[in-house]
Amino acid sequence: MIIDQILNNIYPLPETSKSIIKACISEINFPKKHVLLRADKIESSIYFIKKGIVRAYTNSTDNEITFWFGKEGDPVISMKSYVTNQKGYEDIELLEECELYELKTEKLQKLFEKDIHIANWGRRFAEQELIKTEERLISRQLGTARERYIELLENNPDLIKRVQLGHIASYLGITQVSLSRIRAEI
Amino acid sequence: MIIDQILNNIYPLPETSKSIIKACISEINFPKKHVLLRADKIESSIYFIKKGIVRAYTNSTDNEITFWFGKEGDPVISMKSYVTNQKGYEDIELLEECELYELKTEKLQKLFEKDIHIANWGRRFAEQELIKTEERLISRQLGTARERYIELLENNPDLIKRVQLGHIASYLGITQVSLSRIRAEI
DNA sequence: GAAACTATTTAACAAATGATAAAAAAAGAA
DNA sequence: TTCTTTTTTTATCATTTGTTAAATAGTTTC
Repeated sequence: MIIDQILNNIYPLPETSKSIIKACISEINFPKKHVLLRADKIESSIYFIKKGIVRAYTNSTDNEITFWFGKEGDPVISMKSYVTNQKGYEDIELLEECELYELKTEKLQKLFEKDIHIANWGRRFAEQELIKTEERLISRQLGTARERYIELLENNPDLIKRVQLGHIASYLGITQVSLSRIRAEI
Repeated sequence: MIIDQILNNIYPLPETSKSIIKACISEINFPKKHVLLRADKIESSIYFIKKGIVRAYTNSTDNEITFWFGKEGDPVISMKSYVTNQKGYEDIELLEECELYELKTEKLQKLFEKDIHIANWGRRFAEQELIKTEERLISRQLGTARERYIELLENNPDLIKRVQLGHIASYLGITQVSLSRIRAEI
């Protein structure tokens, strides 16, 4: 997905403001298995996915747990790091070779103070991520792993094709063995 | 918690901008058990809790599930409704007699377009709620119900004193019987 | 304070999920 | 291709959690 569309989907900006943001963005590619963000680092960039798929996971406990997938059009960002300037929770690993747009957060923060349209773009960006996070939380709190898997099959069939099932099981909050059982029953 | 402190904790505003927001805020009280927000309604107000405690729950399935508690200083808001202007997920019920600050979202939306400080206040508001929601999601994805209960005991002991255990169990994602078992073991 | 109601704990059994191991299938490398 | 490695499925058993029901503790109301 190209950057104009990604920016516009968040909040339509006047041309001048859009040019200002775009001037801060550069393209960068990484191979499969590259670790883009690390939990022990305060991040200085946010990324948007032009092409590819990634996962966020934590290995704070003995076995790592995947808690987010990103694909074309999605932002790759440690929200904790972006918002609070502290270390985040997650490592983010590329599951395919990826084409990314990179934006330095420091530059963006300065634009927020100067340009009301960009400030409102930043507001909408946070609001939309908030809604997505809330949806994930509620789906997790209300439904069973089986229901969430079926939901995923319906809304994100390509995710299941592109990502190995161990990561999906972890994301759903069950073991891979349990996921296999569910798949056998459906 | 008084409104000046609530507004300031989100993002310190210049006096003029703060006066503009405060002019849109009024105080309102409701008794225990009052249902402040309804899932089937598009909300026109957001609230901040001056005094009291509330819970958000859904009864989409047969048995209702509590997925959020709010107390002094917290915003009471259907984020889905606030951000997308669609129906939200939750009913929100007062668990104690509450003193609230009310702010009409329509007025706030207009201020976002006019005042860059208020736009950035709105950005910080969404960002902070995002971090809180993300924390809840991650705690739910990584830890067991027992761990989350202990976490709650440590970080929010008064919540457990002020809220009946059935709601807490539901919030933790277990049955009340299971929570009783955990409490007996600790 | 007694009666009525609500909330919490305890017990017994059933159902679901996890752990471990092994087999089968799929993907990568030589 | 063929061999090796990784991923996925299947099977068995142990553990955890849910369900139901009853007992206890705590609140509210008259």
